[in-house]
Amino acid sequence: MADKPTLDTVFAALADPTRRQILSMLLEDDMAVTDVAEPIDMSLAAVSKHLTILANAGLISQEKRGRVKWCKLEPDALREASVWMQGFGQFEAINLDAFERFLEVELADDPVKDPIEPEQEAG
Amino acid sequence: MADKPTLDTVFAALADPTRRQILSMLLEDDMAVTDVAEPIDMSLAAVSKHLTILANAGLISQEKRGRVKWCKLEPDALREASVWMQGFGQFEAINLDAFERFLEVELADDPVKDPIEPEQEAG
DNA sequence: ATAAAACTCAACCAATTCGTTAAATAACGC
DNA sequence: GCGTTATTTAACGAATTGGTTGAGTTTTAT
Repeated sequence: MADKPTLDTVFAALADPTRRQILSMLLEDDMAVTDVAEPIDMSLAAVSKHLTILANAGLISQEKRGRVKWCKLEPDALREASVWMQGFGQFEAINLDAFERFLEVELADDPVKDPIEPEQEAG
Repeated sequence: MADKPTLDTVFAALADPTRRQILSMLLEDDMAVTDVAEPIDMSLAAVSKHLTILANAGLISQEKRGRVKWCKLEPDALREASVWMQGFGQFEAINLDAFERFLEVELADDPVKDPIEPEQEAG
């Protein structure tokens, strides 16, 4: 667990086609690393690295049972990024100033957090 | 125009905080390159490169009038990537929920920071 | 105990990214 | 034309990325 998920790491993770392919595969079911790697024309080590990147971005979780590491899609990180993006797509029609304030609040400290959760700032 | 917008280029463009900052700035209004660069602690050349990357991703357009190049937000590319993300499903409802709550708070007549109830078990 | 399976780690390489500064280009304004 | 403003291009460097192979480690099977 190197870094905690940020918009940086989430979008960077999504920028690679192999990693998006992996996410699509995991949409169907949880998979072992080896099974993820099987249809990908790349060394197992490379796929393992991609999975680590996806995990650091919070887009998947990995649970080791026995010698098998199971990979599971975690849509929460995607949701955060989606909120950010849909704002740009839809807000022009509504209120740009409001959306800017929204962004300031959401992105004030980069780590991905629940976008709904109110800031708990007892001052 | 180097390459045409792809999911690769869009997500890669979004992965940089400076570029997201630029997009936020362009929400307010179209801007000249120099004006985009002004609040960014970085050389003009670097900002110019960021704008090129955003343009190649289709996230902004640039129109040169005289010696000034105007930068304009293009939400369509974002929408396309957003559609891809929605393919991952479940988060969409929650996303819209977050959006709704945001609208309630931000666009209320009196934008008081109401403590939002600690919800949300999507079940 | 030994071998195989399921990974990860380390070392390496090529290509790309993100920034710099300095020079080049293009359009004003006089 | 000459200097200034607006912006890109070129050359460079440090850091990161995305892949490789080969050697671990841990768990399972015989």
